[in-house]
Amino acid sequence: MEQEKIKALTTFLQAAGQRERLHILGIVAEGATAVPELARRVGVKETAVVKHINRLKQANLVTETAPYTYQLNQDGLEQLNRAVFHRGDSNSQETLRQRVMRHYTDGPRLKKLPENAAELREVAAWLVERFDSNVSYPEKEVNQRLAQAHPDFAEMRRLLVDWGFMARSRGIYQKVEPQP
Amino acid sequence: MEQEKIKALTTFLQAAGQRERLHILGIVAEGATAVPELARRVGVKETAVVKHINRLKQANLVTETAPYTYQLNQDGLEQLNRAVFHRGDSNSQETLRQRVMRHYTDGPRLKKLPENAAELREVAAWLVERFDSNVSYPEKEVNQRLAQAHPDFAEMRRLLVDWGFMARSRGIYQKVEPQP
DNA sequence: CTTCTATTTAGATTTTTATCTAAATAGATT
DNA sequence: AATCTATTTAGATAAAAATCTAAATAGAAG
Repeated sequence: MEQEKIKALTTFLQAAGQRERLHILGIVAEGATAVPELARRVGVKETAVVKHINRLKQANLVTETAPYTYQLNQDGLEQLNRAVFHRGDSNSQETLRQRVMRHYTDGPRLKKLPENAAELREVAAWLVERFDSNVSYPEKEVNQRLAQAHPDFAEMRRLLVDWGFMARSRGIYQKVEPQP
Repeated sequence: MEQEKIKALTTFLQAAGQRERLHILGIVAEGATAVPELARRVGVKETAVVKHINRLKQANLVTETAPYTYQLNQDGLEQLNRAVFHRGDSNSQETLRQRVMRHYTDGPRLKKLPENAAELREVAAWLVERFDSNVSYPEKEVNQRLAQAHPDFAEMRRLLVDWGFMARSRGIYQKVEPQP
């Protein structure tokens, strides 16, 4: 068990411990980004970016949110943090979010939809991370992005609208900013 | 400036990002440890330990507190933390300890003694880290360990006793446990 | 269905890293 | 001073990783 934590930690450290990858992390932390843009901003060939991304994925640091575009995996980071810094058994104060992530998701994929309302809301909050603010998405693109998580994109799309995470107007969708 | 932070971060991540070095860090975090013991507990040759230690030193993760023995460099860790996570200029709440470290020390070396009492006390608190609890040190060994920091070991030894960090009894010194 | 473009995979080359053996250095002991 | 022991440095070898070129794959557009 302890061995697993150490492995997770070294994988993380090695993945993050390089100028280019750190740069990539910095960029994807600000929002989902595609490979060519990463290559341009970091200043390396696209093939190199792909290799870096793969390592970062292995380390649970990024996920593919839309086709060919990657984003910082905050849930994975959260998991790592818990695994490494908090004792595994006692005083583990798991949040609803964390429990839902653990039960219903597998990296970027949604294993199945929960039934309970509070849990559905968490899933919706998680799904909406695949979209940027102040961008208009045609329904087709919304479907596409959601399909990355689960085949039943229509159900997930409805979920996002029902819980107020996205707004639809004349077939165009926009992310609704959460109230702070 | 930003570049420096990135370099410090990658150096740190790479240094920590390996099973053996992580193991070494875990051991020296519990107390000063010599090379042969590290080699034994980690299960590699001593020469390999030396190389690992050198990388850890470069990354400011360990310091040589007594001859041939190493310890986790908590001040360096603190510095790294500040450099990476806190904005360099504004809202930087530097503690007395941090300021004294920055002014009067250079890694494991003491550049010169402060004049002010509060600062002297911090230096003494820093020096006493080179000693373990419940161990009796003859004066000669105390001098030896302190000489790693500065040639004037007698002055530093007096400082430790004056400020109640070490107790002397018949030429034998012992670390005094700080009151929590 | 075919072409076009974007992205990923494979293979080869160069660089970096880890580990070993053997030699050098530094302190302690006699 | 000379030897003895503990530790570090050098040099060599092997393993891992980074980056490139070129080929393969997948989706979109015509």
